[in-house]
Amino acid sequence: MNTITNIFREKNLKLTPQRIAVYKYLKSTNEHPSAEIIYKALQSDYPTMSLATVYKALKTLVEVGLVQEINVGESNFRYDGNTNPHPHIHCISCGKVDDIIGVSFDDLNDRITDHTDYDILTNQVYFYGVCNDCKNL
Amino acid sequence: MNTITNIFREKNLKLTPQRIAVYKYLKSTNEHPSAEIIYKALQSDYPTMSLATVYKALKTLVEVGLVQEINVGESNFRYDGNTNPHPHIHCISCGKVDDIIGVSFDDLNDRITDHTDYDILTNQVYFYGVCNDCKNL
DNA sequence: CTGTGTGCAAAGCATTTGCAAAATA
DNA sequence: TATTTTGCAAATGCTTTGCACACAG
Repeated sequence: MNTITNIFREKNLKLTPQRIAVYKYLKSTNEHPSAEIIYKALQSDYPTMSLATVYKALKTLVEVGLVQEINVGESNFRYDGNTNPHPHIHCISCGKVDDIIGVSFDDLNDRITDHTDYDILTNQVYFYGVCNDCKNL
Repeated sequence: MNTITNIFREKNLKLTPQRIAVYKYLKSTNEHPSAEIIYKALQSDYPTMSLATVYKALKTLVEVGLVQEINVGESNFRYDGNTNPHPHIHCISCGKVDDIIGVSFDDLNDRITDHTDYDILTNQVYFYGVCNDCKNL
């Protein structure tokens, strides 16, 4: 049942503690961390793991479709363990990124088919605003 | 009537040939160029302008709201002389970025207000697919 | 004339790469 | 045991910065 085990076996990729740790960490949080943040978060449990390994693990996880790369317009990428297409919202004050749940934007692709000659595969929707914590400062 | 003249005067910014060139170039194209591309495109007309100056001009233009910074998930930013909110589509085969015109996504912000406690200001919608040229290869 | 902007080279980050040693299958 | 992956350090690519000179207002 453990998806990562099956997918890695299927693709002949090795299931290393580092890759598992990165994946589990992303599954456990909804904070859309950067590679650097993941690296620091795992440092106490995996003190010998290097930042380069985090980057390599993330690349592999994205390639096999277990993790999603997002970019809200910062200088770095963030990662999301939820690969279901869903919108994100970025607080322009504190910088955090939250998921928007309960709204589906599946209809967007249909709405533009008549306005483009591309074959559309996916979309990314980002909202920008001020979060509740920052409003009350 | 030249917006850049009025806005720059208003903000006490200097209207230099370099800033004007960058702005005019962005207004003249719909190709969403990177800083590097803009730099190269202007090199014949402004052979002494440096890449750093292009970056500084872009930063200023974004700050005063004459230009929009976009990021479709590449390692660099792209710039758009059209500051009206509008969706973009990125060809995953050749890498080009096109505007989607004739569709408004103003309703998106309303659709999520009940699903977030953020005060929403704007959104960015990116589509991903294969462009007409790449389909026919 | 005064302060802001330019151009250059160097610095700064995020990310990638090459390679020997280690670990998975 | 045969690859693949790790960890390190160096390299790369995009963007920013510091500073002297030039230029717009």
